[in-house]
This record gives sequence, C-alpha cells and structure tokens, in this order.
Amino acid sequence: MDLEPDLGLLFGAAHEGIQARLARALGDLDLTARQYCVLGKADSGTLTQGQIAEAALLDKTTMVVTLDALQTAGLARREPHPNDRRARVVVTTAEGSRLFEKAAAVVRGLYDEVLGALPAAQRDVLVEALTSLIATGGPLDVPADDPRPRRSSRRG
Amino acid sequence: MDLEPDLGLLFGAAHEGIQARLARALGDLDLTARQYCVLGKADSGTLTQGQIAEAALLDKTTMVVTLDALQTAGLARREPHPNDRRARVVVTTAEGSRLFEKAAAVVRGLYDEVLGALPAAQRDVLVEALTSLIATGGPLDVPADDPRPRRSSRRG
DNA sequence: TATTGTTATACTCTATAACTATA
DNA sequence: TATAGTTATAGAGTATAACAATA
Repeated sequence: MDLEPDLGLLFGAAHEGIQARLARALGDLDLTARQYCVLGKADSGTLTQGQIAEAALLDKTTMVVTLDALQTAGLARREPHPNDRRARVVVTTAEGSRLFEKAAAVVRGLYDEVLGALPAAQRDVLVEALTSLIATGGPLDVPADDPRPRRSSRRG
Repeated sequence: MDLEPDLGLLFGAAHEGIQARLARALGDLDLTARQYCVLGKADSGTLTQGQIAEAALLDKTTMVVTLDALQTAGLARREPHPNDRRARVVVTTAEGSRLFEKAAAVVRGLYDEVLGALPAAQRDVLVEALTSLIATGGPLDVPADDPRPRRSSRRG
C-alpha cells in the first residue's frame, strides 16, 4: 500500500477534483453538471426523454426532475413526439442553446487548463492509458448488465 | 467535446470502474471500502475515532456507524484512551487484523491487475501524471477549506 | 400486453443539532 | 468554555411501484 500507488485514491481524487471544478464553473452559469449533460443531448432536438435518459445513464424518474428544472429555467421544452403520442421530444429553447454553447466553451477551457498543466507527452499517454483501461473488456470496464449496486444494502 | 477528450467522463469511468472492482473484491470478504480503510488505520492501535475520521475524511457521525459495524463484526474494538477519558482508541481484533492483511493483499492484486493491463511505460506516466494533477496546487487539487459542497442545494 | 412519462414514496447516505461526559 | 463521542433527525439524491395515456 505504501510502495504501490493507490489507484483508488488516485482515480478518486482526480474524479473529485474535476467534478468540483466542473461544478463550480457550471454553477457560475446556474447549471449542474447533469443539467449541462441533458441540455447538450437535447440540443439536437430529436431525442425523447427516455433516449436522453439512456444516453446520460439516468433513471427516467431522475430525468423528469432534471427536465422540470431545465423547463422552469426556460432552457428546454417538452414537445409532443410526431409519431408516438406517449413520448415527448426534448428541445432546447434559444436561451438554452445559447447557454449550452457558453457552458461547452467553459468546459473545454477547463479541460484545456487541466491537461495544459502536463507536458504534451504525458498528456497524450494519460488520455490513451485511461481510455484503454475503461474500454469495453478493459480491467475497469463495468458491464451494464452486472453493475455495482447504486444503492448498497451493506451498512457502515 | 468530440475532438477533445472528455476528462469528466474519463476520470468518472476510471473511478467508477476501480470502485466497482474494489467493492466486489472487498465484498467477498464482507467489507466495504470504507470499513477496509478504517480498519487499516485502526491497525496501528494508537489512533482515536476522531483521528481516524480526519485521516479518512469522514464525518465523526459517519465514523460512529462505521465503527459500530466493525465492532459488531468483531473486527475492531473501542478502548479507553490512556490520557483522555473522553476519547476512544480504536484497535483491531486479531480477526480484524488478519482480515485486513487478507484484504490488503486482494487490493494489491487488483491494482497490479489493472496496471498490468498497460505497457510499463504508460503505467508509470499514468501514475505520474495523475499524481501531479491532484498534488497540492495542481489543477485538480480541491482545497479542504473551500470544498465542493457534499450536499448541494441546487436541484435537478 | 407492453411502453412513455408522471407521481408518490421509500431507502440510502451523509451531515447538522442537541446531548453527555469529560477537559 | 471547549472537545470526544453519541444519538436523533433532517436533507439530498436516487430508485421502486403504481398509475394514466397510448402503442
């Protein structure tokens, strides 16, 4: 544990760090990371709630409250699906689309700043190594059909 | 977003992947990651609940329930502090100490497996790059006095 | 009968507040 | 007065279940 790098700690700190910076940067635009994610997927103007939920790995009930918030903020709208009257297509408002572009630029800038802190060679290897670790079949791949329970029954 | 690597996604997937594998591996020993962490710190036999909580970045109330679970499982005990009758020193039982060694070996094996999936050169750069990013003053350092709120007031 | 989205609700996790006993 | 630990409780997030409308 002392000689070996603690991968759990390394990945955990990196994840927490980037999430904290994302949350702060997007928070300045009054967006949560999840709202930003959903807003981006809605920007195509063709996806239903269910499709966005699936793409964003959200439960459909979580999708409802996220969309409620975006709609209340005037950033997105539910529209009837042309072929399926059960479904709703999610579209961004003009303001929502503008805000998303702004947010996307902020996020790009943040990523550039973080990666810019590394020498170019390290930067490329970092991305390449992480990508291969989490790739399908890689040692960090979490199969969707056998996921870690999001609500543990274990205590303590 | 498409040409740039999505750092949030990369770090998130790596974190989720390693946590899932840790949870499964430790779960086979009936331990949560947190219990393993606390058990390891208790193994020195000199630290109080508060000190372990601080080292493990746990709230003292979370520490209480974690210790309750370890104590119920017969892996750790609270003992009176020799100098301060308010405080409790946490010690591992013989079984707890044995289980921790076993768990530590499992964790080391897991880390070896994950890093072993990478060419040696990539492996070293990955650890080095992550370490520098999360180091104090690095772009992913989250100062303790200005943390991301763990309980957000924002909705959606 | 199956599926989309909604509502109501329950559960987990974690922290805040109030308390006891010490310092 | 301040601190270590405990208890009770509340908040936030997310899921499960039941439901309405539609396929």
